[in-house]
Amino acid sequence: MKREGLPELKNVDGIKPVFRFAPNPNGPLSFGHARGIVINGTYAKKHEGTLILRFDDTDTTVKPPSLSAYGLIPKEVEWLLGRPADRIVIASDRIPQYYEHAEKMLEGEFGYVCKCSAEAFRGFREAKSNCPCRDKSVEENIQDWNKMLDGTYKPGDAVVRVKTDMTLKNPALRDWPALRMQDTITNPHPRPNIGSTYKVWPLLDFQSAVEDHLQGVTHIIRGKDLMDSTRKQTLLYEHFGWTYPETIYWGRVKVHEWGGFSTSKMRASIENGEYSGWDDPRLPTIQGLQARGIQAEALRNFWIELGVTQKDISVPLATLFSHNTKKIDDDAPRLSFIRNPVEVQLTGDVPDTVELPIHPNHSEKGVRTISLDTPSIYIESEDAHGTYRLKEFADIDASGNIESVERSDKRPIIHWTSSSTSKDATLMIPNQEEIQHISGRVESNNYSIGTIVQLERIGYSIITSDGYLLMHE
RNA sequence: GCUCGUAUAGUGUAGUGGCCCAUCAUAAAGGACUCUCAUUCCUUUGACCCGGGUUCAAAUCCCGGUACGAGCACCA
Repeated sequence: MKREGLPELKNVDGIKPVFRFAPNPNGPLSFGHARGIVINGTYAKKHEGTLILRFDDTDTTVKPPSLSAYGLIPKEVEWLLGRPADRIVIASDRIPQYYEHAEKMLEGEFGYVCKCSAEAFRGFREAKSNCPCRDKSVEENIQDWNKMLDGTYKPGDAVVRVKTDMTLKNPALRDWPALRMQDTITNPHPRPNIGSTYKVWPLLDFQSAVEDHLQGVTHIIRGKDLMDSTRKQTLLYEHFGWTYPETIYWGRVKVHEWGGFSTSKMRASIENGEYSGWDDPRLPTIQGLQARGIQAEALRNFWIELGVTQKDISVPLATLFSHNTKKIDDDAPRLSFIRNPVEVQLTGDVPDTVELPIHPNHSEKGVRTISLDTPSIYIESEDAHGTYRLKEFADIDASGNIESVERSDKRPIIHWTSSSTSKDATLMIPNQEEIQHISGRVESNNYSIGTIVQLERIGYSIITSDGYLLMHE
């Protein structure tokens, strides 16, 4: 039995499931983020549940948030899903709630303030031995906690740890850190209302775990690199007496043509001028894909088809393109683009105009009229040898003489346009390294910027202010 | 090193013990349709990592090996 769409979810009977997509708002969303949005969003829709968009913006130094992303990301999510996220949660707005739970942890004696250095603690972790801070009384812990809050301690001096078990088989789980201090005077949080307000900040595993519970998240679908996070967080949930959400993982996806782009790598390349911006069509960002004419629905179908296996996979761009072609072909008007044009003077019985269909499968879309008031046409230099047939027009001999309007033999059919019904234009082909510019003549048209057309015998293309950007064949 | 995870055609994916000499998509090749190298349709090629075990029966369960990936951050 072939399963249609995404696999069935566990534990959805009789409930309205709650999903979340939680990016770090340190830049625009990338192709990879789209997976999280599509999968979580599709499940939410299917089960009439809720999709939370959560900004995990709790690091101000290593991965500082970018202010513009807070406005941009919800729009990107909406574009991709065709509907906005049901709820937006910003972690940096929720610091008091995290503090409250940190205090409960201290009071409940399943957390402690650790004043060991990171290196020192690594030693304890490797040796499976308790750090001396572990046995402090609740009062001492609360005292130290307050010294974190009031800045008596400085970043690096103290962290709050979750008491798990230092002899746990998996070293990653041993008394993991939940909150640490950040110098928000030197590195203020970019959101003006947060700025330097807080010195103590939760780490992802703590913030995410607490917030998932607070928001009633029922299903977490995320990368398998976060498997140990699940285990850490489950330990915390046990302390709090909560039930951990159903969790599903996916493996890493690489697109053969793109390799490994990261947000920070892209930022650097944009800043040094290698790319024009986040919307450069060569970049694997949502904006880049949009600029390249990739339809939201094609992207959704692409991710749904890949599913949620834990395999690390590498897919060719052709897979995405084939989904896109299915979406755009019926609507894409046909147009002639003549690369490296060669002018040919027609002789013989030249009509005033020639009519070509706008779309071969949709005659109701009408015709385009090519004027031959001057008997001059353009064909591609590559086609300019021997006899050929001008598509939808006439058989021509090597000198430009019209031999027959009817198709008389099997000579090659080529696309063409007339001198008077065409204008100079540029075809841009986004290769990995550079955008190749090819100058030529395009058939005159009134399509607006952003229209997706099919350049006959070349491929699908989106009209930009600079010319015709080739999307794919 | 320790821990965790994954292994089905070129690339993805279905398959949770007999319906599987293994599904679908994509890619490739061929063909039909078509005045596009497009769209649509048809056909072909092509896979259960290796070795043991359990069972009447294994892609599916168990053990070992191998390969690949991830975590072991006061990043997310």
